[in-house]
Amino acid sequence: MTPVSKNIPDCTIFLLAKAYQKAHGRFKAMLRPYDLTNLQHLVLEGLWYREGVTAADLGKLLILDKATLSGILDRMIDAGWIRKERDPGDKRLYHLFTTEKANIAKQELIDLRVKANEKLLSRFTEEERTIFKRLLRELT
Amino acid sequence: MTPVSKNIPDCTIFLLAKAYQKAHGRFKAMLRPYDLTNLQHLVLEGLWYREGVTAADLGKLLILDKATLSGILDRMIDAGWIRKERDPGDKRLYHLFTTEKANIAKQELIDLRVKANEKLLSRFTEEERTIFKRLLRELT
DNA sequence: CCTATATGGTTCGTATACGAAGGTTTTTGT
DNA sequence: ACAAAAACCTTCGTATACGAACCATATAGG
Repeated sequence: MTPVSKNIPDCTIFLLAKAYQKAHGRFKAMLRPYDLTNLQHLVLEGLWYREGVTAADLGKLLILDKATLSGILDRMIDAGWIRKERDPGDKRLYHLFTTEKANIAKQELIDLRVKANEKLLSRFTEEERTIFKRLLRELT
Repeated sequence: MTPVSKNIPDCTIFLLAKAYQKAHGRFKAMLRPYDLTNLQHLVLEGLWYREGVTAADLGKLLILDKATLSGILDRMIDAGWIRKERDPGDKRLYHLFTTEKANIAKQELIDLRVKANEKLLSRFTEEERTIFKRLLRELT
């Protein structure tokens, strides 16, 4: 990948965008064999962490716009990764669950994410990793 | 904005995505009065830095897919921010230039980017800023 | 010269993003 | 109890992203 030019004015937003772009692209390539997009993978991890969560709560957990999430969930239902269940008490909301198809691939998909993170940080020292993650957290 | 949950597995890719999402969203809001998107602003800065660059070279400079850039340039031409000129020698390529409309707002738009960066890093110490930018550069 | 290949750019298809508007259902304030 | 407000979700419109296919033009190798 083209390195960020040193001639470009010192713009952290740009660096952040490009670092994200690269990390995203790499993980995307790793996910291709599974027919999952990055966001779809994230949704699965969210559901494994909180099975039965509502769409609104999942959006809060993953910091995703509800409009964005709506389309992602539709495609994941079509592809057989997840299913929706209407709440018996409050008819406004849906609960989300992973399917058997997703659960079979669970450990593999989690390992893949771990591996992608390791590769991303592979050139950092242990101390740099800690600092980097702390600073990223402070930005959110 | 919702803070990144501490309960989510330690995923740097996710943190990076959310930090980017937040920085992007904030700058987007700052640009709204100018009817410019983040990418359109970036293209203007690229052209001020390299007036007359070709679309392909601009894509390399800004690390943007040519397919993505194509649509952005079209919309910017329609909005009167930039113009295209066919290369007299090589008829495959176009050279890009900013318009008077863009140049009038130039200093204001650059200041806006500087301000957005300052705000983004406002909670970091000088040392943290340096480290953060260095680490981001190493990822690209 | 002339064809195989490479390069520049557009178009298409699919998937984010997200503001805004709309429909349904629930909660709130009086 | 009831109108107003809030919460949940979908839909729409616009703007990225980017792989892939495509067209036009250039360049290279024989």
